[in-house]
Amino acid sequence: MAAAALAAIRSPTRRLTYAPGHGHRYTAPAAHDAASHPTRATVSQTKRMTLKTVAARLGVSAATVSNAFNRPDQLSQARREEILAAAAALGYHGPDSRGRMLRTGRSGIIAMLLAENLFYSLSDSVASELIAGVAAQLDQHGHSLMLLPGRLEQSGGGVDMADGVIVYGLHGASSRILDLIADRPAVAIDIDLPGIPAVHVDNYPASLALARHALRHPPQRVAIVGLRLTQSHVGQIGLEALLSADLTVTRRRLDGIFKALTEAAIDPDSVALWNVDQNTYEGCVPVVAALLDQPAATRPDLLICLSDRIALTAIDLAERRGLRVPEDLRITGFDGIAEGQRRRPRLTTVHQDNTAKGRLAAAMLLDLEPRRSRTLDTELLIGDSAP
Amino acid sequence: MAAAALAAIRSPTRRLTYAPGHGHRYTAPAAHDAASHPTRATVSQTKRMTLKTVAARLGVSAATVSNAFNRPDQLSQARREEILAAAAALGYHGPDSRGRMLRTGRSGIIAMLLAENLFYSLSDSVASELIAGVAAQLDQHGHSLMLLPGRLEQSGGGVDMADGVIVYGLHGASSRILDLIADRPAVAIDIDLPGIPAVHVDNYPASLALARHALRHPPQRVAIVGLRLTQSHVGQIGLEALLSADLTVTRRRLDGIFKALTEAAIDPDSVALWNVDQNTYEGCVPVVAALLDQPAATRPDLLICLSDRIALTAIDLAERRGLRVPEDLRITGFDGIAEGQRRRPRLTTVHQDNTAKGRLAAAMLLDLEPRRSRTLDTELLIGDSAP
DNA sequence: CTGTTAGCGCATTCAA
DNA sequence: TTGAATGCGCTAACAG
Repeated sequence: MAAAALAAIRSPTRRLTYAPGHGHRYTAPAAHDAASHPTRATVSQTKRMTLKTVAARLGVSAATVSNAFNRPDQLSQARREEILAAAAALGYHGPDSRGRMLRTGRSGIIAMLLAENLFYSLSDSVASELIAGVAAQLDQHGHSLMLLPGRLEQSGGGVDMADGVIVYGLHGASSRILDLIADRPAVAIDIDLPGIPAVHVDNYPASLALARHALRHPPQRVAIVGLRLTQSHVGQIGLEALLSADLTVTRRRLDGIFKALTEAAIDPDSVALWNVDQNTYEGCVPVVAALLDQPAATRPDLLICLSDRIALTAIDLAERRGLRVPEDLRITGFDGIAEGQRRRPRLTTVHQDNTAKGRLAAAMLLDLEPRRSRTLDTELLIGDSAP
Repeated sequence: MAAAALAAIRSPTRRLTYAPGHGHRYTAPAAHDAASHPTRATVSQTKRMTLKTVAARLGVSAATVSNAFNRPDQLSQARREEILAAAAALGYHGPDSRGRMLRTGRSGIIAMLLAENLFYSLSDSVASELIAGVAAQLDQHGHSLMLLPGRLEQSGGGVDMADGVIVYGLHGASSRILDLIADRPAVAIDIDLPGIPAVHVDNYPASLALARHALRHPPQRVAIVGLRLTQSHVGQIGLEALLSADLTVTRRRLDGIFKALTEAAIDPDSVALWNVDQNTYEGCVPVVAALLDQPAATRPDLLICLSDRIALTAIDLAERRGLRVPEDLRITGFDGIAEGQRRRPRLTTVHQDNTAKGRLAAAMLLDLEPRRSRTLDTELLIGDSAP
């Protein structure tokens, strides 16, 4: 098995492009061209249908049509059905959200203000699970979800349409954030904002427990790979470069690990500290590769990664190099993302229930939970990567 | 290595909950309680700040304030700065989107109408990559993304606020969808809607090429695991249960496989056909487990999965059972999701660039691309799971 | 360069 | 039970 596996591991992926090599291919325009289809409305729509035009056509007042849609009790059953039927026939499908929103002040939208741009946030497993958690709660209550990137331009991107805002993670200009969400219900996740209730996880004790477990099997050489422990430098770093603990969650994880190291009589100064600035496979590869490509004499035999993505990248690259996990290299992660638990070797990590975090934050905004700060529990998952 | 690996594989995950066992823990309310903080506005906000109130306070007209924010050229530089400064001091942070939207008719929002509920869509790798692709395009153009679940209630969830709509995948009530997106730019993905341009992938030739590759190494017994090939039945199914090809994309993939089987002189009737109804790890486990737990004499040695998620689940469960991939069991997927290419054994699959699909659809709505139907290329990825 | 006017589409008074 | 009037916050057209 070992030989075959190694051979397979080393073979590069062959890529065979199917079909036309010349970029994207157009289908015959006629097949799907919008212009080639007749209008779908029953009546030809010369003018945009509105509550008022419908009312005019029916010879009733706008208020009555509005009531037909929103307040059945203000109207005779017969009249209501008559109006609804006529409206449908005219191609009017209900009051426009824009006008309704301006009038009522509510939109049914919950906005999520993400730390990064949307693409990164949706690609990152942790942020993604968090968003899914928020979505799960909104699903149940008929609310819509608006996603906003951290760097929003002057206009604010429409935060002010939202009935409530969830702020996730570290933001550059937090005073600007505060302005945007002023006088609007808000809940923060993984970040403290003055006057805003927050959903947190206790990173310090969780990583302390994890590191204690990892160190029960005494390592020869320890290396730590952190995420955004320092400003913009990628690769090996020194202790002096660390950002302060209130700026990044992984910094608090690091403190727990240092504590465990000290307990185990290992000088934190002696462990190699590496930094990654993007929690993506592509972002982790160069750092992890540099780390693993050291001569065996200096290469670590315990790799403490401050996120699961880093740890999973490490497992992949280690396997590619014929290093056995955990025999040659023990690896731990942090986050407990699903991907790490669905593959062999299963990741040893701390699970923080991101879906629950998102769900709770959304529940607070929907007034299903008291709007108070909370700290959720974590769970130590002992997998195969560091048994 | 083999023995140790197997031992590790079979050991269940141990779970140690860190800290308080009794559910969620509250932090001291004082620390984050909104009420305990003073208002942030410089001036006490008795009334909600609006363009008009700002104008009144400054003794200018509302239009001038509006121009200060939106049309710098309509105003002296000095006046503009004076107004902007005063507005900021008053705690007014720019025109409200709701009023602006009603007035201008544009919102800067692109809505994505998803086939499933939001939680499922965000958890599914394929949908997730698609959403990320849309987001990537919107990121670059300062638009916001609104996510809407397939089953939206009467109100429409706010589609009518969007400047454009992307419809993804099969929807239950497509006539309702058409009503919702009437007289509003729309692009469909993986589905044909009358009068709406669509972004597609050619599933048939792609799966044909994939199956041809898989069959070059003659199998003893083939099994196919499909996704939603039939209505609501999970497990082994017969050919007669198949839905028609225009209802589900995996059905077209199946046709390509049947073609390849026929070419290889294998009777499609003789291959076992299994069905999964949720493209999630949890959804795939029972079906794949049942399939793998057959006696060795009937267990397949080639497993053609109609999605990567199914294939990845199969790899995981096979490894847990000590089956070697690809020696004992060759496995192919479909989709080419990132997770399948970042682990050993790398998945043999067809890559469809979901991010590009999403990006293209969004580009069409933003008028960066002609709004015409297109079919994107696919790429055969030959990994280690079926070399 | 600045102010005035007039709605955008709707829901909510209040009167009939 | 229905209708007329009002304004939510804003911007485009025009007048000054």
